[in-house]
Amino acid sequence: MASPAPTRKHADAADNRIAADLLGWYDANHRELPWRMPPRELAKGLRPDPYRVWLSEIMLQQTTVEAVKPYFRAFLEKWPDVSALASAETEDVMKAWAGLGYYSRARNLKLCAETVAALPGGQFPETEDGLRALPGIGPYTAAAIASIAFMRPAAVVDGNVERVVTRLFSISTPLPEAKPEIRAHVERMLAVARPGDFAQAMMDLGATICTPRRPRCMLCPLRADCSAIVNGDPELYPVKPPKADKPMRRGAAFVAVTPDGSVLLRKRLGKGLLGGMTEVPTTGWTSRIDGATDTDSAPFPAQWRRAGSINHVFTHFSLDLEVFRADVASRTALDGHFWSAADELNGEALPTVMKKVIEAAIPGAMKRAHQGKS
DNA sequence: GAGCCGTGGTT
DNA sequence: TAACCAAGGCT
Repeated sequence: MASPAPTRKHADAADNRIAADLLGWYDANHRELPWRMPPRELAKGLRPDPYRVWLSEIMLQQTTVEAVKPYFRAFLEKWPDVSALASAETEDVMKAWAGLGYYSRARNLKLCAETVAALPGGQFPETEDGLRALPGIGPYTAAAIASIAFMRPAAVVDGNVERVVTRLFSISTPLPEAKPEIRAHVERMLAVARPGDFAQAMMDLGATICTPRRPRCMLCPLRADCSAIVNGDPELYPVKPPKADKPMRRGAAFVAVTPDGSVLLRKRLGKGLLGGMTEVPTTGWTSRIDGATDTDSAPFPAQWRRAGSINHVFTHFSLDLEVFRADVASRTALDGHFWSAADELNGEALPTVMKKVIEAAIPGAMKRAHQGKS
């Protein structure tokens, strides 16, 4: 499948003006980000490291800049290039990703690194199509890497660009139906000479000025060309269909603790929810909690005592877990499970929901483990 | 196309 | 507070 042609189409005076105004604003107001090569460095002929661009783009999928920063630094420290990441243990990658969410990204990150490292030359492909063929790289990420790392005039369309463009042109067509129209506008405005900066400028504008709510239109470099400002309320765009409400799921979690603070854990298999991550033993997450029979489904018979409850909101459901704790004498072997020492807990591939569970059963456990490591 | 897939910040 | 939503991709 060929990507849309990376050529600039039918640009008129307004398109040229928008691109120029946007780049001028970016030169003076761009954010300094750990993975970004600023315009002043690009002007000296320096070029961004494609590995860092790729790593940051994967991490930034549906994830805020502030959440990504510490993970980006940690990954770069552990695995400074694609070859190092390709050689890493998948389990170590999952541990390093723990807490960032959307864990299929971490699995695909490792797969992608292995694929790239095995290519002749061991470097990232430089075209949208070549990038798009790699695991975890879709239309947006392929365009972003092609433009930012390889100076290709690709149409980068993410949530920021959708918001900026629908406001600029008062596009009332709801998403995702409006996507082709949005892409057409971006292809016209594209600054061919500085494709990477154009893409990042659109995203910076969307993140800092053209925000989802209460946009700072008075500070916007494009306000003179913005149709939504003239026609009405920029906040009305983009138009999106209503979201389905989240159902509630319930279950029980079982935290077994030894006198020295070791905790019984197990691995989640497959590619589904939290696939490849570590968890405390739990019941299924649709089962009813039924009073005295709660602990029938515990991993082993013991004096399970209720230690509290936690709630966690996933993308498409909300979860209430009753947390039970049993204090046991020793680290008894249990098939399919393993024990993690108190000072190792924070290094495990525990998703946030499981850190909440452990914290509920052993107040301060995750914090102590963290301090013990540092 | 639509459902699945985390988490934390903002309003 | 509940809703919204962030540099999306996969099936």
